[in-house]
Amino acid sequence: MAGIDRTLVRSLTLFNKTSDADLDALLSSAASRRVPRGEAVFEQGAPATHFYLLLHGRLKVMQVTADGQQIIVRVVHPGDLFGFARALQRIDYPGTAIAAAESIVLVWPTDMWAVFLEQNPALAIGAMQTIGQRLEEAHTRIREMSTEEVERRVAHAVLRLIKQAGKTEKNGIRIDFQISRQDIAEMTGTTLHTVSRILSAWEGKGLVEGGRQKLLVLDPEGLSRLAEGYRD
Amino acid sequence: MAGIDRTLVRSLTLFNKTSDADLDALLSSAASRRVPRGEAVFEQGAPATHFYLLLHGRLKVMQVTADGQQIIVRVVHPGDLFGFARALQRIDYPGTAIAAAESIVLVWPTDMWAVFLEQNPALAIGAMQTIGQRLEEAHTRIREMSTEEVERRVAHAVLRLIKQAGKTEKNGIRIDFQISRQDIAEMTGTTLHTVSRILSAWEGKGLVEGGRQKLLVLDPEGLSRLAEGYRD
DNA sequence: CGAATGGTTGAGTGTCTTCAAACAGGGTGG
DNA sequence: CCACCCTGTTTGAAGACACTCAACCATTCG
Repeated sequence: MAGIDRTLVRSLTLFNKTSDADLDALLSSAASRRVPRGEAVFEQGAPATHFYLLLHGRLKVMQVTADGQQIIVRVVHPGDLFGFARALQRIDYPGTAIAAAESIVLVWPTDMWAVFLEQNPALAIGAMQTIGQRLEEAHTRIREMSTEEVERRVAHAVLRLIKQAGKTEKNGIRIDFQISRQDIAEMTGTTLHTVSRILSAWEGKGLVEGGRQKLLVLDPEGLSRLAEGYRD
Repeated sequence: MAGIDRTLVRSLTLFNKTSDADLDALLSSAASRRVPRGEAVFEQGAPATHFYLLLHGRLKVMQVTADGQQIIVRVVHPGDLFGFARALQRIDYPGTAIAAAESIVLVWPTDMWAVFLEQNPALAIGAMQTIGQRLEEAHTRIREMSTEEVERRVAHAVLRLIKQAGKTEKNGIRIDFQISRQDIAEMTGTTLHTVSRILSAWEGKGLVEGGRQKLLVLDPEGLSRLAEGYRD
């Protein structure tokens, strides 16, 4: 499909070993799609017909349990591959990907996955590193949920967010997409009430500045100390 | 290295698309190593010089947090790849792999990883599926830790164990390696005390039969119901 | 301007952890 | 072969952390 910005894609670490020719081949079979805020790219349980690359914006991947509880499995940042369910012999998507901000994604049919990897071993290694990192993030999260109490988990989650989606402002670092207390709760395995209380307390200490679906971190250092378990 | 059982390796799903010639090449650069119960294959933080395949036995991969708390990241079963830290540009092992039973592992130098994948795209896809499955398991565990209370998490963990390491006996299904309450606690993010109480209660209901580092599941059905959240 | 969504805060409660003590079994050395 | 020790397990009691329930407030959007 025409009109895809090659220089933007070129700059992604995933493709830093891919030749220009190979990259053109990849892009030629991709489509790009604009996703408005709040809309789903794909839904949990739907057949995995495509896989995706986020070019611009921000997505939340959510899962709903049998009894209706929601959790956020991960946040997708620009440059991330996502929705590659078929890469592991799944026929459906294990979660729902929702745009937390207006987003642009590249789309390929799932059949292309195996083709690309076989034709392009460097990409296979890159993709594997990507998945491997994701695995390690998941283990980190498991460790945190096993050993840390809620306040530290929330601190870690917020630190991760400003690292991956932080925009420096005059007073501190802003999370550059709309995120609710409910979202943070679903990322840390707690309730929005507890998150609200924690953020209020932090605001009182001058660590952060809240707002409706907004969060500005004033003192990342202090938050780090909290995350590492220093009592007060 | 001579003396590695090719038919055993051949039967692993990981290699079901690998040609005999390629498989021989792989095995020719591997060494096999016997690991007695309680001994570590590699230690957390040590340079990732090798990657491994478990042929026989059972391993626990553990992580220790900064403040000394332990968790079990996963259990390694025969046929599983493990310790492939370098596959994701890590230079050290993120955890410690300890033999929960006398084990036999195949060992390769990490340099071989990239070589194998580039020479053998089918293997790359197989390896990626392996890692992908692991990622999904991790997400499942995160979901359970976020939304389920301890008893259900323990039930899920035990069900997973009998599925992956269950040996049918006359009265039920036995977990076929030594596992302590502490281990189960570290797999589910709770304390050995709570696990002990839960297992005692289950024993009272005739669901399981305990013992020192032993566990026999008498009623998998009943356990499943518990895991799915049916109150009593 | 009103409805809807998101956020705050209080009170009460329950699950699980922590602290503590005692017990069981398996292996080892005398 | 038995006593002892070490490790793993059981169980009780107290307390804390975070959840649930509930009510109210604030902000945004149609």
